[in-house]
Formats: sequence, C-alpha cells, structure tokens
Amino acid sequence: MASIRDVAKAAGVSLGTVSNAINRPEVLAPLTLRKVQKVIEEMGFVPNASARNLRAGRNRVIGLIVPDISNPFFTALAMGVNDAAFAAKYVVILCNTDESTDKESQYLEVLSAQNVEGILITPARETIRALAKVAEKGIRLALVDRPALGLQACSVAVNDSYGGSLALTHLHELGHRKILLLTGSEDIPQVADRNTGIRDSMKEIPANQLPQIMELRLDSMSASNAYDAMMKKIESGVDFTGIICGNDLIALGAIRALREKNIAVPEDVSVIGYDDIDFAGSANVPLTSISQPAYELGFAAAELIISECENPERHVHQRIEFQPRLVVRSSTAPTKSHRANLRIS
Amino acid sequence: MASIRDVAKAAGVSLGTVSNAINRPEVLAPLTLRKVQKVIEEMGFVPNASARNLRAGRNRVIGLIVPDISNPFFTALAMGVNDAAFAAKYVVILCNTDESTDKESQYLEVLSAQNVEGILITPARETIRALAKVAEKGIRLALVDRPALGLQACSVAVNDSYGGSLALTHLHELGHRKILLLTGSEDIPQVADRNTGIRDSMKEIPANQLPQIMELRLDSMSASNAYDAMMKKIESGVDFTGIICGNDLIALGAIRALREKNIAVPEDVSVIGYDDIDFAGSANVPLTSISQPAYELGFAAAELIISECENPERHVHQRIEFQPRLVVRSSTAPTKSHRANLRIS
DNA sequence: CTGAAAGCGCTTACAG
DNA sequence: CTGAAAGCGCTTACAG
Repeated sequence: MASIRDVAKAAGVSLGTVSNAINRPEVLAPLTLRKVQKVIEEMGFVPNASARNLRAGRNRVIGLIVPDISNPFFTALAMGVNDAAFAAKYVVILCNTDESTDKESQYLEVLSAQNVEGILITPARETIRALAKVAEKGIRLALVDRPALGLQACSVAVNDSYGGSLALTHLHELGHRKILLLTGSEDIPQVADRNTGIRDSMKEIPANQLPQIMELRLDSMSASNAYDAMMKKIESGVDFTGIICGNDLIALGAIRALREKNIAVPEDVSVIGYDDIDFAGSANVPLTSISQPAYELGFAAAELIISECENPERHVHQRIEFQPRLVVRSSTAPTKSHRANLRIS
Repeated sequence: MASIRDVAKAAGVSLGTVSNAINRPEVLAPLTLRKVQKVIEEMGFVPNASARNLRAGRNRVIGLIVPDISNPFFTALAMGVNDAAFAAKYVVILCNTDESTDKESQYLEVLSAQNVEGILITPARETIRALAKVAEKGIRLALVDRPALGLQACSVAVNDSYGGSLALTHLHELGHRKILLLTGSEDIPQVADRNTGIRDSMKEIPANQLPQIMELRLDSMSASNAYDAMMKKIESGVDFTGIICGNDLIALGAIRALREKNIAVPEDVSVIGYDDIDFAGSANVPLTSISQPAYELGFAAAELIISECENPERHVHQRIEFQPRLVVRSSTAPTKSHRANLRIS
C-alpha cells in the first residue's frame, strides 16, 4: 500500500505538502496542489485511517448497539442512523446484542477499543453504570428509544407512557374488561413506562368499567417465545378478551397460537401490537398497533451525536421526544357483550 | 483517556511491560503480570485501537454492503455476518445502498478510507470494475449471494438457477400453464440466474404441457412497487394463473393487489415467493416460497473473509454454494382445470 | 508557500 | 524477566 511518503517522493515534494494537499488544499500554491493531486490519483493513494485517527483523535466512526436487529423496528431505526451518518460522511458499526447484557458490555468494550467517536445505544436493561464508564473515556453517548436518566447525554425517545395509555384506552372503549399484558421484563424501561401509562389511564376510568389486568412476562420479546407462552396460557384457560403486546412480533406469535387453538381474532380475543412494523398491515390478521417513527428516531439520534462530535464545545445535550400513534386495523374489535349493548342502546 | 504510559507509571514498570501484559502475558513474571493487570483494571484502561492498528497494519474491521437492509433476507444475512465477526473479535460497518450503484461506489470509497481489512458485498449490479480497484488497494473482498466472476475473491452464493427451476416445476406440477414472472431487472445476477433455471427446466417439460411465460420487470424489488405494478397489470387483464416473484416482499405486495381486486389467492391465482423470510408463514396468505439460508450465507462469508485476513498467505479463494429449498404453504394450489382433471382420472 | 521535526499510542525486536 | 528505543503513517505548529 502506497503511503504519503511514496506520494511525496513521486511528486517531488515533502510529506507535509502532500498532507496539506489532502487536508488543507487552500494553503498550497495551485500548481503544487494540482501536481500532488495528480500523483495521488495515479497511485490510487488512500490515507491510512489508523495513522490519521491516531493523530487527530477522531475517526468518523460511530457505533450503534441494538437489542435485536431482526426486529423490523430496529431495522428501520438502523436505516435512519445509517442514512444520517452517510450524509455526514460518518460510518456506523452495527452491534446486535440479542438482548444479552453480556454481549452489550462486550460490544461497549469493543467499540471503545475501536475508539469510535460516539455510541448510539438502546440499552437492553439498566446499564447506566457501564455507560457512565464509557462516557468517562470521552466517547459521546446518545440514548435511543430511551431517556438518558442522569447520564450526561442526548436522548431520542418515544413517549412510551402515552403509547401504553393509547393501547389500554382503545381496548377499554371496545368494551374489554379482562386484559392480558403480554410483554417483556419490567426491567426494560419501555415496558415499565408503558405499564405506567396503562396504570395512569386506568385512573380516568369509572370504577364500574375498570378492566382487570393480568401480566405475562416473556424472557425474550420474539414471535416464537410469545407463541410458546400463549399456547401454555390458553391451555390453562382463556380468562381475557383482549391482549396488549409488547411489540408486533409478540402479537404475531400470540395470534398464531390463538388461531391454532381455534380462538378467533378479533371475534373472541382482540390483540393489539406495538411498533407498527411494515408487515403489520399484511399480517394474517392485519394488526392494530401503536406506531412509532423508528426511522426518524434513528435519524434524529445520529444527527444529534454527529453534531456533538463535530462541535463538542458548542453542543448542548438535548432530549427529543416523538409521539406514538394508534393505528387501527383488524385485530381488535368490540367484545360480544359490548356489541350487544350497542345494539340495545 | 488513560494511555499505556499512564498505566506504566502507575504500576511502576516500563511501557513495554504493560504492552506485554496485554499482548503476551506469558512472557511476564506472574507477579509483575498481576500487578499490571490490577492497575489496568483500576484505571479502566483500553488500548487505543488506532495506535495498535497503525503498528499492526490491521484493524479487525470489515465492511458489509447490502442493497436493502430492510429486506428480512439481508437482515438475517447481516446477523450471520455480525455473529461470525463478533466471535472472531471483528467489528462490522454496515452499508445500505438502497440498490443505488452510486451509493455503492461511495461506500466502497468510505470503507477503503477507513482501511477496513475486508469487504463483504452483494453488488447491486455489475460493479466488477469498482471492486477490482478496491482489491488493488489490498482490501480483501468476498462476494455474497453472488459468484465472483473473474475477480480473485471468495464467494458465497445460493444456487439461483436451481431455485428458479424449483419454482417453475412446482407451478407446472400444479397445472399452471400461464405464468407471470414478477421480478427485478435482468441486470441483477440473481434474477438472471433464476430465469436461466426456469428456461432450463422448461426443456424437461413435454411440448403439450409447456407453460407460457410472461415477464413484468420492477425497478425496485419492494412490496409497494410490486403492489402498484400488479394493480396496473390486473386492470389490463388477468391472463395468468400463477406468479413467480423475485422475493417475498414482491409476493406480499402482489397478493395485496390481487385481494383488493377480488382475485382469490390461491384459488384464482397461485403466488410463489422467494427467500422464505421469517414473516412468510404469518402472512395474510401464508406464502409458498423458495427458502434461502440467509443467516448461514452471511456467517460463512464472514468466516471466509476473516480467515483470509488472519492468514493471507495460507488462504485459498473458495466458492461456497448453498442449495435453495421449496417450502409449500397456502399461496399456491392446483389450477381449476387441473383439479377437474384429477377428479376425472 | 514549502519543508523539517515532533509526536499521537502502541508493539516488537534487542540489550541487559 | 524487564527496559530503552525505533518506527508504524500521518498532522500540525513552526521556521525559513
């Protein structure tokens, strides 16, 4: 591989001049510049990034850590991050943790060893301490889909509490009074926040209409996990008419289990998803879901961290919050008794 | 940021000893080793990757260039790449080209500026020349889902010609004699190869059963594009009973259009997808599809390029080929006349 | 406007 | 077994 020294020799100038041709072309005499550029072109010279980074202390690399890239929500988010990074000539290292705290901290180390300038992370769980450690090393952080909670960092999130309330209110209005929450561990902040939203909106409901809430916690928020859990749950009796799922994949898995057990969706049981992934509309039973702007989330987060990297002194940490939106399709419907009541009145 | 010099001072040893503690612990006296390790631990020291790379001439970074990461096929592929890389302590930069040749070559430049050790690429189109240029710079290449065609490089692919023949044979056996090919441009090698497979298997079919093939080319192989094209096609008459789609997203889009026009799938028209993405089974009409081992494809490709990076002299370029598999679900069925014939005989 | 020199943080022969 | 020194390829003040 050609080095800057080879170029200098070939062009008959010094090292510094070649460097200037690359980084500060305006300080060179036009003729010298042209001469050097020609040689660079001919030799196909590309500056060694490692050396450059070592000197400059920056490398235009950011890391993105997500719990599950196969979840279309995170795929869309990653696309947003990538597009924003590409526009700013940054590059992103993708890290998929499979929701494992272990892998998450390993990736955190790998990324800091790579000296990335910033890390965009949707922490799998409460990993504030590990994050604080990374921040100490001078790596900038932005939290995605999650508030920064005490950390000095930017964050981009969706109002999860509002999302939870949106889901509950929808089912309540359809007459559902026995509702199953099919979701992940409450350690996951999004889950906790949505539950808060659900509880809060319960307070607005007259006592005689108050729905009863049951919870079923999943280890991993995947379709197959939801399917297995749901199959078991059904065998021990269906004492609910509505299900609020932690994401659309869970909803898809749950619906598969219900249909296999000949429980009709939405006639017997209504199911509401979360995220409104692309497929939600073409699903077996087109999914009612809470829509989150995943791409925009990623794009905004990347812009935030890049602007911080480019202008550390002028940068002020900020928190961007998007609002979720209810999208009604065919997986939710009024309960039978609610339909009857409507007929009477 | 702590440097190796700070650690040396704190531990009361020389630079070299700290470096040895990290890279060749076996040469140190156990006591010295322990002492240094303790200080490293306390200071949370992480060696600067840029400096390390500069010395070593390597950086354990590979790039992955795919045309559409939102397509679950490529998401799965990316996961395979990531997992293989993670296991080998490599890191991967994800590049999404949106099937744009422009973006592809820009990413190629960005990656070579970053001095990645290797690039895994599924070229959007014929970009052999740009690739050859990159290879000249000493960046190792592996072609994914696509043969290497003259390039000195490894490749990992699926037998697309066989996949095409699988699809045609399936529809033919179900009695379909008027088949629409709904796919991307023939510039895309996968598309061309499948068409070859289709043509080849036509030769095996008795003349009186020979299906008639129509083609409809899509600019972009997305669901919405397929939906639009299909809506138009239907309006100008449905002169086919079966559709072979370029991927599952296309199949999903086509089915949506058909249903909207009250054409039943599979009763009136059979649709066969390609890729067998996770979602295929939970689709509106569970999709018959040609399954490709996307994750394995990515995993194998990453292993190949990493082994080349680790052992350049011993490395021999190889070509790994996976076989596709027909997965029959509910979107294909015998034609009406075929059903009648079966009843008679 | 151009060149010589210092130094970014590390690794690795080489002396001792 | 440990330390001092050279050098990876680049950038950036600083002289000239």
